[in-house]
Amino acid sequence: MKIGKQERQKLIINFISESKISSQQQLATLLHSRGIPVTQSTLSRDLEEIGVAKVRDQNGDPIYTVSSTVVSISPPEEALRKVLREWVAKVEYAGNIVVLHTPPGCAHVVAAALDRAQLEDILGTVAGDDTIFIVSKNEKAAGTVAGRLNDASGLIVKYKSE
Amino acid sequence: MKIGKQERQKLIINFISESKISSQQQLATLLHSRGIPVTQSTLSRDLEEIGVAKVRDQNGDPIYTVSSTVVSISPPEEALRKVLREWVAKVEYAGNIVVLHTPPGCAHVVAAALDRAQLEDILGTVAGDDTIFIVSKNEKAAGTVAGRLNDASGLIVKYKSE
DNA sequence: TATATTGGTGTATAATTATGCTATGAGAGA
DNA sequence: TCTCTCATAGCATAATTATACACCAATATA
Repeated sequence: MKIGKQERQKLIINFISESKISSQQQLATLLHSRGIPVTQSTLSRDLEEIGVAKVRDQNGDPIYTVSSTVVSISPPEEALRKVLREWVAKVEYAGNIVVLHTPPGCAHVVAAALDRAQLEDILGTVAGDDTIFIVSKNEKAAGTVAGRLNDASGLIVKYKSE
Repeated sequence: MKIGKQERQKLIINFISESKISSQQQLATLLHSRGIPVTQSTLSRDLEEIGVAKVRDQNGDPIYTVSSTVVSISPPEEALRKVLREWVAKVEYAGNIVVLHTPPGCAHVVAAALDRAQLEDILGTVAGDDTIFIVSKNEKAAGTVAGRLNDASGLIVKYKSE
């Protein structure tokens, strides 16, 4: 049976959503077994056109998935990460207060991003010129927040105030 | 500055979520420019450990994304696709009724999956032994439903009753 | 101390995926 | 019919990613 590009791509989508496909070669074999001869080159192009992505399962092994099943993280959180990465120079905390240091004049930008992200454990923020106070409900929560912000900012230095 | 694996992977996550990284080589260059020498081999291992996936943007170009930002399609829809792919032999429609043909005794399984998926344009289903009637509100809707089911079933034959 | 053991990494290379080029076949128009 | 154009896909190969192996440093063990 001779089939066209459309039909082949439909079948590819079905195979990918049904079973764990982890390489184009594997997909080619599968299609061959259904009487549809196709080369890896063509599959590479098909997968690009369909928008297939290669993600990883729990074991870290790669499997294909159709891109319509992939969604992105919420914009505010992503924006926050970006801002933190760019502007945060230091993270410390003492008691229930986390203190962020930024370049001069940047504090309000960071604080605005923090407010928009509405992170739990953050009761509120106050921004100066190059410093932000983040109020948490207790020391434990402050530690959690500080840790998360430190991670997100990509800082390597320790954040605990000794 | 000497940094460990943990710190490096944190930076990798930040770079990936910040900018459009499309190859390990590109990532390696980026890290080098920050004074962190690392080979492509190590990055390959890091990306697996972090669970990074390679998805595609609107243009079909590949970009890395952290797996925590990837979620799967809803189970019922996926299950329906699976069932349709496996059991549906033919899709036709006439008037506002779509008729599915399945192997003997399989109709109820397919009908149940259809009901669970709660597709719009489907008012209800009736399953016999190897036949299912799907009632839509009019012929146009029936055509839409038939087309969608045909696609999902992976059938190559045309579904329109001439 | 001497000897394993383990985690992390680089090197070289295998495996996988993408692509430049070419060929073929289906329509369009002369 | 002849030629042109366009879409599709194969082949060969480039580009990218994964991995077998070996080495080193740190830690444990006798």
